[in-house]
Amino acid sequence: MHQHHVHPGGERALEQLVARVPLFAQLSDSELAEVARRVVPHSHPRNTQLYGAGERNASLMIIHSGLVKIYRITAAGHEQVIRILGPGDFLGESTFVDRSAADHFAVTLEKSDICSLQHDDLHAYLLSFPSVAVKMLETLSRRLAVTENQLSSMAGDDADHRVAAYLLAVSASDQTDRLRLPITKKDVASLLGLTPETLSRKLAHFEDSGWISLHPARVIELHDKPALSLL
Amino acid sequence: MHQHHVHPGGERALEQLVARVPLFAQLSDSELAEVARRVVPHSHPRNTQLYGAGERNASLMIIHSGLVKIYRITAAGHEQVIRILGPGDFLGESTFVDRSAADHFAVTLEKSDICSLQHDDLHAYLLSFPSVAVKMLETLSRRLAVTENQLSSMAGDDADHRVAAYLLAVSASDQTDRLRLPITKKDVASLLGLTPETLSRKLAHFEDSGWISLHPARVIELHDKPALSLL
DNA sequence: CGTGCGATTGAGTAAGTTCAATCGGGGTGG
DNA sequence: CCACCCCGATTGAACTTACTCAATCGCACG
Repeated sequence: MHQHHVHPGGERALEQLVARVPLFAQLSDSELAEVARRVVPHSHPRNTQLYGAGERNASLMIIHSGLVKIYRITAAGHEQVIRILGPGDFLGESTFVDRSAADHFAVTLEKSDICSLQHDDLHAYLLSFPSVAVKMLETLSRRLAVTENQLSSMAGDDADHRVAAYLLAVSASDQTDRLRLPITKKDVASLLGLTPETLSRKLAHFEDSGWISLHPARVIELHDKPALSLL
Repeated sequence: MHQHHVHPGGERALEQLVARVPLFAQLSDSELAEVARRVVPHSHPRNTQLYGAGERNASLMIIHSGLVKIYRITAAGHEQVIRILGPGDFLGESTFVDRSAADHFAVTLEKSDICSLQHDDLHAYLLSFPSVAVKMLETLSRRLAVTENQLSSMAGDDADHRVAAYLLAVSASDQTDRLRLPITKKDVASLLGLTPETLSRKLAHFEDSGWISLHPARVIELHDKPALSLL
Protein backbone atom coordinates (compact mmCIF):
# COMPACT_ATOMS: atom_id res chain seq x y z
CA MET A 1 0.00 0.00 0.00
CA HIS A 2 1.40 3.36 -1.00
CA GLN A 3 0.95 6.31 1.33
CA HIS A 4 1.99 9.92 1.18
CA HIS A 5 3.11 12.24 3.90
CA VAL A 6 0.91 15.18 4.78
CA HIS A 7 2.60 18.55 4.81
CA PRO A 8 6.00 17.38 3.67
CA GLY A 9 7.06 20.89 4.67
CA GLY A 10 8.26 20.19 8.16
CA GLU A 11 7.80 19.65 11.85
CA ARG A 12 6.23 23.02 12.53
CA ALA A 13 3.06 22.30 10.57
CA LEU A 14 2.81 18.92 12.26
CA GLU A 15 2.91 20.55 15.65
CA GLN A 16 0.05 22.84 14.65
CA LEU A 17 -1.86 19.75 13.61
CA VAL A 18 -1.31 17.94 16.89
CA ALA A 19 -2.30 21.02 18.87
CA ARG A 20 -5.76 20.96 17.31
CA VAL A 21 -6.45 17.39 18.42
CA PRO A 22 -8.77 17.35 21.45
CA LEU A 23 -6.81 14.46 22.91
CA PHE A 24 -3.77 16.69 23.31
CA ALA A 25 -5.64 19.92 23.97
CA GLN A 26 -4.29 20.35 27.50
CA LEU A 27 -0.62 19.89 26.68
CA SER A 28 1.95 22.68 26.86
CA ASP A 29 3.95 23.75 23.83
CA SER A 30 6.98 21.74 24.77
CA GLU A 31 4.87 18.67 25.44
CA LEU A 32 3.14 19.12 22.11
CA ALA A 33 6.50 19.26 20.41
CA GLU A 34 7.44 15.97 22.04
CA VAL A 35 4.26 14.31 20.81
CA ALA A 36 4.67 15.81 17.35
CA ARG A 37 8.08 14.21 17.07
CA ARG A 38 6.58 10.71 17.31
CA VAL A 39 3.45 11.18 15.28
CA VAL A 40 3.41 10.00 11.68
CA PRO A 41 0.96 11.66 9.29
CA HIS A 42 -0.47 9.86 6.28
CA SER A 43 -3.07 10.68 3.70
CA HIS A 44 -5.44 7.86 2.82
CA PRO A 45 -7.62 7.78 -0.28
CA ARG A 46 -11.33 7.11 -0.06
CA ASN A 47 -12.36 3.53 0.77
CA THR A 48 -9.06 2.58 2.37
CA GLN A 49 -9.23 -0.04 5.06
CA LEU A 50 -7.25 1.25 8.04
CA TYR A 51 -7.49 -2.05 9.90
CA GLY A 52 -9.77 -5.05 10.05
CA ALA A 53 -11.14 -7.58 12.49
CA GLY A 54 -8.48 -10.05 13.55
CA GLU A 55 -5.68 -7.58 13.00
CA ARG A 56 -3.57 -6.28 15.81
CA ASN A 57 -2.78 -2.83 14.57
CA ALA A 58 -0.08 -1.25 16.64
CA SER A 59 -1.03 2.38 16.50
CA LEU A 60 -3.57 4.88 17.66
CA MET A 61 -4.89 6.89 14.71
CA ILE A 62 -6.06 10.45 14.96
CA ILE A 63 -8.24 11.91 12.22
CA HIS A 64 -7.20 15.31 11.04
CA SER A 65 -9.55 15.51 8.11
CA GLY A 66 -11.94 13.09 6.48
CA LEU A 67 -14.45 10.53 7.67
CA VAL A 68 -14.00 6.98 8.96
CA LYS A 69 -16.61 4.26 9.28
CA ILE A 70 -16.34 1.68 12.06
CA TYR A 71 -18.32 -1.48 11.38
CA ARG A 72 -18.59 -5.16 12.21
CA ILE A 73 -19.51 -8.21 10.23
CA THR A 74 -22.35 -9.99 12.00
CA ALA A 75 -22.72 -13.75 12.33
CA ALA A 76 -25.26 -13.59 9.52
CA GLY A 77 -22.51 -12.08 7.38
CA HIS A 78 -23.74 -8.58 6.81
CA GLU A 79 -22.16 -5.27 7.66
CA GLN A 80 -23.26 -3.47 10.82
CA VAL A 81 -22.16 0.16 11.14
CA ILE A 82 -21.12 0.98 14.70
CA ARG A 83 -20.01 4.57 14.54
CA ILE A 84 -18.75 7.29 12.23
CA LEU A 85 -15.63 9.22 13.19
CA GLY A 86 -14.55 12.63 11.92
CA PRO A 87 -11.84 15.25 12.42
CA GLY A 88 -10.48 15.27 15.97
CA ASP A 89 -11.63 11.74 16.71
CA PHE A 90 -9.27 8.85 17.31
CA LEU A 91 -9.51 5.14 16.56
CA GLY A 92 -7.50 2.00 17.14
CA GLU A 93 -7.53 2.42 20.91
CA SER A 94 -9.29 -0.89 21.53
CA THR A 95 -6.26 -2.96 20.56
CA PHE A 96 -4.15 -0.72 22.74
CA VAL A 97 -6.02 -1.16 25.99
CA ASP A 98 -7.10 -4.75 25.46
CA ARG A 99 -3.93 -6.05 23.82
CA SER A 100 -6.08 -8.36 21.73
CA ALA A 101 -7.09 -8.34 18.09
CA ALA A 102 -9.67 -5.90 16.81
CA ASP A 103 -13.21 -7.19 16.38
CA HIS A 104 -14.25 -4.56 13.87
CA PHE A 105 -13.23 -2.84 10.67
CA ALA A 106 -12.22 0.75 10.02
CA VAL A 107 -12.47 2.22 6.53
CA THR A 108 -12.22 5.76 5.19
CA LEU A 109 -15.36 7.17 3.56
CA GLU A 110 -13.48 10.12 2.10
CA LYS A 111 -9.88 11.03 1.46
CA SER A 112 -8.59 11.36 5.00
CA ASP A 113 -5.50 12.76 6.65
CA ILE A 114 -4.67 10.64 9.64
CA CYS A 115 -1.85 10.72 12.18
CA SER A 116 -0.57 7.49 13.64
CA LEU A 117 0.99 7.10 17.06
CA GLN A 118 2.66 3.85 18.06
CA HIS A 119 1.04 2.13 21.01
CA ASP A 120 4.33 2.15 22.87
CA ASP A 121 4.59 5.90 22.53
CA LEU A 122 0.99 6.37 23.59
CA HIS A 123 1.63 4.30 26.67
CA ALA A 124 4.49 6.55 27.61
CA TYR A 125 2.39 9.68 27.07
CA LEU A 126 -0.42 8.33 29.22
CA LEU A 127 2.00 7.88 32.10
CA SER A 128 3.81 11.20 31.70
CA PHE A 129 0.83 13.37 30.66
CA PRO A 130 -2.13 12.36 32.81
CA SER A 131 -4.36 14.88 31.06
CA VAL A 132 -4.15 12.75 27.91
CA ALA A 133 -5.45 9.75 29.82
CA VAL A 134 -8.27 11.79 31.33
CA LYS A 135 -9.19 13.07 27.89
CA MET A 136 -9.27 9.53 26.55
CA LEU A 137 -11.50 8.55 29.45
CA GLU A 138 -13.89 11.36 28.62
CA THR A 139 -14.05 10.30 25.00
CA LEU A 140 -14.58 6.61 25.71
CA SER A 141 -17.19 7.40 28.32
CA ARG A 142 -19.10 9.56 25.87
CA ARG A 143 -18.83 6.89 23.18
CA LEU A 144 -20.18 4.38 25.64
CA ALA A 145 -23.14 6.64 26.42
CA VAL A 146 -23.86 7.10 22.72
CA THR A 147 -23.63 3.38 22.04
CA GLU A 148 -25.91 2.62 24.98
CA ASN A 149 -28.33 5.11 23.50
CA GLN A 150 -28.26 3.30 20.17
CA LEU A 151 -28.79 0.06 22.04
CA SER A 152 -31.89 1.09 23.96
CA SER A 153 -33.19 2.85 20.89
CA MET A 154 -32.88 -0.29 18.80
CA ALA A 155 -34.48 -2.38 21.52
CA GLY A 156 -37.34 -0.13 22.46
CA ASP A 157 -38.20 2.34 19.71
CA ASP A 158 -39.85 1.57 16.38
CA ALA A 159 -38.41 2.52 13.02
CA ASP A 160 -40.20 5.89 12.69
CA HIS A 161 -38.92 6.96 16.08
CA ARG A 162 -35.34 6.02 15.30
CA VAL A 163 -35.31 7.73 11.91
CA ALA A 164 -36.84 10.90 13.33
CA ALA A 165 -34.40 10.93 16.24
CA TYR A 166 -31.47 10.56 13.84
CA LEU A 167 -32.62 13.44 11.65
CA LEU A 168 -33.09 15.65 14.69
CA ALA A 169 -29.64 14.70 16.01
CA VAL A 170 -27.92 15.56 12.72
CA SER A 171 -29.89 18.77 12.51
CA ALA A 172 -28.82 19.70 16.03
CA SER A 173 -25.15 19.00 15.42
CA ASP A 174 -25.18 20.90 12.12
CA GLN A 175 -27.15 23.77 13.66
CA THR A 176 -29.42 23.88 10.64
CA ASP A 177 -32.80 22.65 9.43
CA ARG A 178 -31.35 21.95 6.00
CA LEU A 179 -29.00 19.09 6.71
CA ARG A 180 -26.78 16.89 4.61
CA LEU A 181 -26.44 13.25 5.61
CA PRO A 182 -22.74 12.64 6.26
CA ILE A 183 -23.01 9.06 4.99
CA THR A 184 -25.02 7.06 2.48
CA LYS A 185 -28.59 6.12 3.35
CA LYS A 186 -27.49 2.53 3.27
CA ASP A 187 -25.05 3.26 6.09
CA VAL A 188 -27.60 5.34 7.97
CA ALA A 189 -29.99 2.40 7.78
CA SER A 190 -27.34 0.06 9.18
CA LEU A 191 -26.48 2.51 11.96
CA LEU A 192 -30.15 2.64 12.93
CA GLY A 193 -30.57 -1.12 12.70
CA LEU A 194 -32.85 -0.99 9.66
CA THR A 195 -32.77 -2.18 6.08
CA PRO A 196 -32.24 0.45 3.39
CA GLU A 197 -35.75 -0.31 2.11
CA THR A 198 -37.35 0.52 5.44
CA LEU A 199 -35.39 3.76 5.79
CA SER A 200 -36.42 4.78 2.29
CA ARG A 201 -40.05 4.12 3.12
CA LYS A 202 -39.95 6.01 6.39
CA LEU A 203 -38.36 9.05 4.75
CA ALA A 204 -40.96 8.91 1.98
CA HIS A 205 -43.67 8.77 4.60
CA PHE A 206 -42.21 11.78 6.42
CA GLU A 207 -42.16 13.71 3.17
CA ASP A 208 -45.76 12.76 2.37
CA SER A 209 -46.73 14.02 5.81
CA GLY A 210 -45.09 17.35 5.03
CA TRP A 211 -42.54 17.06 7.81
CA ILE A 212 -39.44 16.99 5.61
CA SER A 213 -38.29 17.54 2.03
CA LEU A 214 -35.89 15.18 0.31
CA HIS A 215 -33.35 16.76 -2.02
CA PRO A 216 -30.52 15.36 -4.13
CA ALA A 217 -27.04 14.86 -2.71
CA ARG A 218 -28.43 13.49 0.57
CA VAL A 219 -29.82 16.89 1.57
CA ILE A 220 -32.90 16.82 3.77
CA GLU A 221 -34.90 19.81 4.90
CA LEU A 222 -36.79 19.62 8.17
CA HIS A 223 -40.10 21.51 8.14
CA ASP A 224 -41.77 20.27 11.29
CA LYS A 225 -39.32 19.29 13.99
CA PRO A 226 -41.98 19.15 16.71
CA ALA A 227 -43.90 16.56 14.72
CA LEU A 228 -40.74 14.48 14.33
CA SER A 229 -39.92 14.59 18.03
CA LEU A 230 -43.43 13.50 18.94
CA LEU A 231 -43.02 10.19 17.12
CA MET B 1 -31.65 7.04 53.69
CA HIS B 2 -29.94 5.00 56.41
CA GLN B 3 -26.75 3.13 55.62
CA HIS B 4 -24.36 1.05 57.67
CA HIS B 5 -20.62 0.85 57.56
CA VAL B 6 -19.01 -2.36 56.41
CA HIS B 7 -16.37 -3.77 58.70
CA PRO B 8 -16.76 -1.26 61.49
CA GLY B 9 -13.57 -2.83 62.78
CA GLY B 10 -11.07 -0.44 61.25
CA GLU B 11 -8.90 0.87 58.48
CA ARG B 12 -6.92 -2.31 58.02
CA ALA B 13 -9.83 -4.32 56.69
CA LEU B 14 -10.76 -1.48 54.38
CA GLU B 15 -7.29 -1.50 52.91
CA GLN B 16 -7.60 -5.21 52.21
CA LEU B 17 -10.86 -4.47 50.46
CA VAL B 18 -9.40 -1.76 48.25
CA ALA B 19 -6.46 -3.95 47.33
CA ARG B 20 -8.79 -6.50 45.76
CA VAL B 21 -10.37 -3.95 43.42
CA PRO B 22 -8.97 -4.34 39.89
CA LEU B 23 -9.03 -0.57 39.47
CA PHE B 24 -6.35 -0.24 42.15
CA ALA B 25 -4.56 -3.50 41.46
CA GLN B 26 -1.29 -1.87 40.42
CA LEU B 27 -0.92 0.42 43.42
CA SER B 28 1.77 0.01 46.06
CA ASP B 29 0.90 -0.56 49.70
CA SER B 30 1.40 3.05 50.67
CA GLU B 31 -0.69 4.23 47.75
CA LEU B 32 -3.41 1.75 48.66
CA ALA B 33 -3.42 3.14 52.18
CA GLU B 34 -3.90 6.63 50.80
CA VAL B 35 -6.86 5.52 48.70
CA ALA B 36 -8.33 3.56 51.60
CA ARG B 37 -8.35 6.70 53.70
CA ARG B 38 -10.78 8.42 51.31
CA VAL B 39 -13.04 5.53 50.45
CA VAL B 40 -16.36 5.19 52.25
CA PRO B 41 -17.92 1.73 52.49
CA HIS B 42 -21.67 1.19 52.71
CA SER B 43 -23.94 -1.80 52.68
CA HIS B 44 -27.07 -1.46 50.58
CA PRO B 45 -30.10 -3.74 50.88
CA ARG B 46 -31.61 -5.42 47.85
CA ASN B 47 -33.51 -3.18 45.42
CA THR B 48 -31.81 0.01 46.51
CA GLN B 49 -31.51 2.69 43.87
CA LEU B 50 -27.90 3.92 43.90
CA TYR B 51 -28.61 6.78 41.53
CA GLY B 52 -31.09 7.63 38.82
CA ALA B 53 -31.33 9.45 35.50
CA GLY B 54 -31.15 13.18 35.97
CA GLU B 55 -29.09 12.91 39.13
CA ARG B 56 -25.58 14.16 39.36
CA ASN B 57 -24.12 11.72 41.83
CA ALA B 58 -20.75 12.89 43.01
CA SER B 59 -18.98 9.62 43.60
CA LEU B 60 -17.49 6.62 41.89
CA MET B 61 -18.87 3.42 43.39
CA ILE B 62 -16.94 0.20 43.58
CA ILE B 63 -18.76 -3.06 44.14
CA HIS B 64 -17.21 -5.31 46.71
CA SER B 65 -20.02 -7.82 46.88
CA GLY B 66 -23.47 -8.02 45.38
CA LEU B 67 -24.99 -7.28 41.99
CA VAL B 68 -26.06 -4.02 40.37
CA LYS B 69 -28.35 -3.50 37.39
CA ILE B 70 -27.80 -0.56 35.05
CA TYR B 71 -30.85 0.33 32.97
CA ARG B 72 -32.57 3.10 31.07
CA ILE B 73 -36.16 4.09 30.61
CA THR B 74 -36.90 4.24 26.89
CA ALA B 75 -39.06 6.85 25.19
CA ALA B 76 -41.83 4.25 25.11
CA GLY B 77 -41.56 4.15 28.88
CA HIS B 78 -40.29 0.66 29.50
CA GLU B 79 -37.13 -0.49 31.21
CA GLN B 80 -34.12 -1.41 29.10
CA VAL B 81 -31.32 -3.27 30.89
CA ILE B 82 -27.91 -2.07 29.75
CA ARG B 83 -25.48 -4.07 31.82
CA ILE B 84 -25.09 -6.04 35.04
CA LEU B 85 -22.18 -5.24 37.34
CA GLY B 86 -20.68 -7.50 40.00
CA PRO B 87 -17.83 -7.62 42.52
CA GLY B 88 -14.79 -5.65 41.35
CA ASP B 89 -16.78 -3.52 38.90
CA PHE B 90 -17.28 0.20 39.30
CA LEU B 91 -20.14 2.51 38.36
CA GLY B 92 -20.93 6.19 38.42
CA GLU B 93 -17.98 7.10 36.24
CA SER B 94 -20.11 8.66 33.51
CA THR B 95 -21.04 11.66 35.63
CA PHE B 96 -17.38 12.02 36.53
CA VAL B 97 -15.94 12.27 33.05
CA ASP B 98 -18.85 14.10 31.45
CA ARG B 99 -19.83 16.63 34.00
CA SER B 100 -23.48 16.14 33.24
CA ALA B 101 -26.36 14.27 34.80
CA ALA B 102 -26.68 10.51 34.49
CA ASP B 103 -28.96 9.18 31.77
CA HIS B 104 -29.54 5.82 33.41
CA PHE B 105 -30.48 4.15 36.66
CA ALA B 106 -28.44 1.94 38.98
CA VAL B 107 -30.17 -0.42 41.39
CA THR B 108 -28.92 -3.27 43.55
CA LEU B 109 -30.29 -6.72 42.73
CA GLU B 110 -28.94 -8.22 45.96
CA LYS B 111 -27.64 -6.90 49.25
CA SER B 112 -24.45 -5.20 48.13
CA ASP B 113 -21.37 -3.82 49.81
CA ILE B 114 -20.20 -0.81 47.88
CA CYS B 115 -17.35 1.64 48.39
CA SER B 116 -17.80 5.25 47.37
CA LEU B 117 -15.05 7.56 46.27
CA GLN B 118 -15.73 11.28 45.79
CA HIS B 119 -15.17 12.50 42.25
CA ASP B 120 -12.71 15.09 43.50
CA ASP B 121 -10.60 12.41 45.13
CA LEU B 122 -10.77 10.23 42.03
CA HIS B 123 -9.58 13.13 39.95
CA ALA B 124 -6.57 13.52 42.20
CA TYR B 125 -5.78 9.80 42.01
CA LEU B 126 -5.98 9.79 38.22
CA LEU B 127 -3.36 12.51 38.08
CA SER B 128 -1.03 11.05 40.71
CA PHE B 129 -1.47 7.34 39.92
CA PRO B 130 -1.51 6.97 36.14
CA SER B 131 -2.03 3.22 36.44
CA VAL B 132 -5.51 3.88 37.79
CA ALA B 133 -6.37 5.92 34.72
CA VAL B 134 -5.01 3.21 32.44
CA LYS B 135 -7.05 0.61 34.29
CA MET B 136 -10.18 2.70 33.88
CA LEU B 137 -9.40 3.02 30.19
CA GLU B 138 -9.13 -0.74 29.88
CA THR B 139 -12.44 -1.24 31.62
CA LEU B 140 -14.33 1.35 29.61
CA SER B 141 -12.83 0.06 26.40
CA ARG B 142 -13.95 -3.46 27.21
CA ARG B 143 -17.42 -2.24 28.16
CA LEU B 144 -17.59 -0.42 24.88
CA ALA B 145 -16.67 -3.58 23.01
CA VAL B 146 -19.31 -5.56 24.88
CA THR B 147 -21.97 -2.93 24.24
CA GLU B 148 -21.05 -2.81 20.57
CA ASN B 149 -21.43 -6.55 20.53
CA GLN B 150 -24.91 -6.31 22.00
CA LEU B 151 -25.68 -3.65 19.42
CA SER B 152 -24.70 -5.65 16.37
CA SER B 153 -26.29 -8.73 17.87
CA MET B 154 -29.61 -6.95 18.31
CA ALA B 155 -29.42 -5.53 14.82
CA GLY B 156 -28.32 -8.59 12.93
CA ASP B 157 -29.07 -11.79 14.81
CA ASP B 158 -32.48 -13.34 15.36
CA ALA B 159 -33.87 -14.24 18.77
CA ASP B 160 -32.65 -17.88 18.80
CA HIS B 161 -29.13 -16.77 18.06
CA ARG B 162 -29.09 -14.17 20.81
CA VAL B 163 -30.53 -16.49 23.44
CA ALA B 164 -28.10 -19.26 22.55
CA ALA B 165 -25.16 -16.85 22.57
CA TYR B 166 -26.17 -15.58 26.00
CA LEU B 167 -26.42 -19.08 27.46
CA LEU B 168 -23.02 -19.98 26.04
CA ALA B 169 -21.50 -16.77 27.43
CA VAL B 170 -22.81 -17.42 30.93
CA SER B 171 -21.69 -21.02 30.71
CA ALA B 172 -18.21 -19.91 29.67
CA SER B 173 -17.86 -17.37 32.48
CA ASP B 174 -19.15 -19.85 35.07
CA GLN B 175 -16.95 -22.62 33.69
CA THR B 176 -19.84 -25.05 33.91
CA ASP B 177 -22.58 -26.60 31.78
CA ARG B 178 -25.01 -26.32 34.68
CA LEU B 179 -25.43 -22.59 34.99
CA ARG B 180 -27.55 -20.33 37.11
CA LEU B 181 -28.87 -17.16 35.53
CA PRO B 182 -27.54 -14.25 37.59
CA ILE B 183 -30.70 -12.21 36.95
CA THR B 184 -34.40 -12.81 36.35
CA LYS B 185 -35.50 -14.02 32.93
CA LYS B 186 -37.39 -10.78 32.58
CA ASP B 187 -34.09 -8.91 32.88
CA VAL B 188 -32.31 -11.35 30.59
CA ALA B 189 -35.01 -10.73 28.00
CA SER B 190 -34.53 -6.98 28.29
CA LEU B 191 -30.76 -7.33 28.04
CA LEU B 192 -31.20 -9.32 24.84
CA GLY B 193 -33.77 -6.92 23.40
CA LEU B 194 -36.63 -9.40 23.63
CA THR B 195 -39.94 -9.67 25.45
CA PRO B 196 -40.11 -12.14 28.35
CA GLU B 197 -42.65 -14.13 26.33
CA THR B 198 -40.25 -14.61 23.44
CA LEU B 199 -37.40 -15.65 25.73
CA SER B 200 -39.67 -18.16 27.44
CA ARG B 201 -40.67 -19.64 24.09
CA LYS B 202 -37.11 -19.85 22.84
CA LEU B 203 -35.96 -21.63 25.99
CA ALA B 204 -38.92 -24.02 25.75
CA HIS B 205 -37.96 -24.69 22.16
CA PHE B 206 -34.36 -25.39 23.14
CA GLU B 207 -35.56 -27.82 25.79
CA ASP B 208 -37.88 -29.57 23.33
CA SER B 209 -34.94 -29.99 21.00
CA GLY B 210 -32.96 -31.64 23.78
CA TRP B 211 -30.28 -28.99 23.85
CA ILE B 212 -30.91 -27.75 27.40
CA SER B 213 -32.83 -28.62 30.57
CA LEU B 214 -34.71 -26.00 32.55
CA HIS B 215 -34.63 -26.35 36.33
CA PRO B 216 -36.06 -24.28 39.17
CA ALA B 217 -34.18 -21.36 40.66
CA ARG B 218 -33.07 -20.17 37.21
CA VAL B 219 -30.77 -23.14 36.75
CA ILE B 220 -30.22 -24.24 33.17
CA GLU B 221 -28.27 -27.27 32.05
CA LEU B 222 -26.61 -27.23 28.64
CA HIS B 223 -26.58 -30.62 26.92
CA ASP B 224 -25.57 -29.72 23.37
CA LYS B 225 -23.38 -26.65 23.21
CA PRO B 226 -22.35 -27.28 19.60
CA ALA B 227 -25.99 -27.22 18.52
CA LEU B 228 -26.48 -23.92 20.35
CA SER B 229 -23.47 -22.31 18.74
CA LEU B 230 -24.63 -23.34 15.29
CA LEU B 231 -27.76 -21.24 15.57
C1' DC C 1 -19.02 8.83 -20.73
C1' DG C 2 -20.16 4.47 -19.11
C1' DT C 3 -21.31 1.49 -15.45
C1' DG C 4 -21.94 -0.28 -11.03
C1' DC C 5 -23.87 0.52 -6.75
C1' DG C 6 -27.05 2.97 -4.00
C1' DA C 7 -31.95 4.26 -3.83
C1' DT C 8 -36.67 3.46 -4.51
C1' DT C 9 -41.00 0.99 -4.97
C1' DG C 10 -43.98 -3.15 -4.77
C1' DA C 11 -45.81 -7.51 -2.95
C1' DG C 12 -45.62 -11.29 0.12
C1' DT C 13 -43.78 -13.40 4.29
C1' DA C 14 -42.21 -14.40 8.72
C1' DA C 15 -40.67 -13.20 13.06
C1' DG C 16 -41.60 -11.31 17.29
C1' DT C 17 -44.90 -8.47 19.70
C1' DT C 18 -49.16 -7.63 22.05
C1' DC C 19 -52.98 -8.89 24.80
C1' DA C 20 -54.85 -12.13 27.96
C1' DA C 21 -55.21 -15.73 31.23
C1' DT C 22 -53.04 -18.94 34.34
C1' DC C 23 -49.46 -20.87 37.01
C1' DG C 24 -45.70 -20.96 40.29
C1' DG C 25 -42.13 -19.63 43.48
C1' DG C 26 -39.71 -16.86 46.53
C1' DG C 27 -39.79 -12.80 49.46
C1' DT C 28 -42.11 -10.33 52.99
C1' DG C 29 -44.81 -9.70 57.02
C1' DG C 30 -47.13 -11.54 60.80
C1' DC D 1 -41.16 -20.10 61.00
C1' DC D 2 -44.96 -20.31 58.05
C1' DA D 3 -48.40 -18.68 55.01
C1' DC D 4 -49.87 -15.43 52.02
C1' DC D 5 -49.37 -12.81 48.04
C1' DC D 6 -47.30 -10.41 44.55
C1' DC D 7 -44.70 -10.62 40.55
C1' DG D 8 -42.21 -13.23 37.42
C1' DA D 9 -42.89 -17.09 34.21
C1' DT D 10 -45.45 -19.61 30.95
C1' DT D 11 -48.72 -20.62 27.30
C1' DG D 12 -52.10 -19.42 23.69
C1' DA D 13 -53.96 -16.74 19.79
C1' DA D 14 -54.12 -12.88 16.68
C1' DC D 15 -51.75 -9.15 14.87
C1' DT D 16 -48.43 -5.89 13.12
C1' DT D 17 -44.22 -4.38 11.69
C1' DA D 18 -40.20 -4.69 9.31
C1' DC D 19 -37.74 -7.96 6.48
C1' DT D 20 -37.00 -10.47 2.13
C1' DC D 21 -37.03 -10.92 -2.67
C1' DA D 22 -37.29 -8.62 -6.97
C1' DA D 23 -37.26 -5.17 -10.46
C1' DT D 24 -36.31 -0.53 -11.88
C1' DC D 25 -34.21 3.89 -11.59
C1' DG D 26 -30.58 7.32 -11.27
C1' DC D 27 -26.63 9.36 -9.49
C1' DA D 28 -21.80 9.45 -8.84
C1' DC D 29 -17.37 7.59 -9.18
C1' DG D 30 -13.72 6.00 -12.05
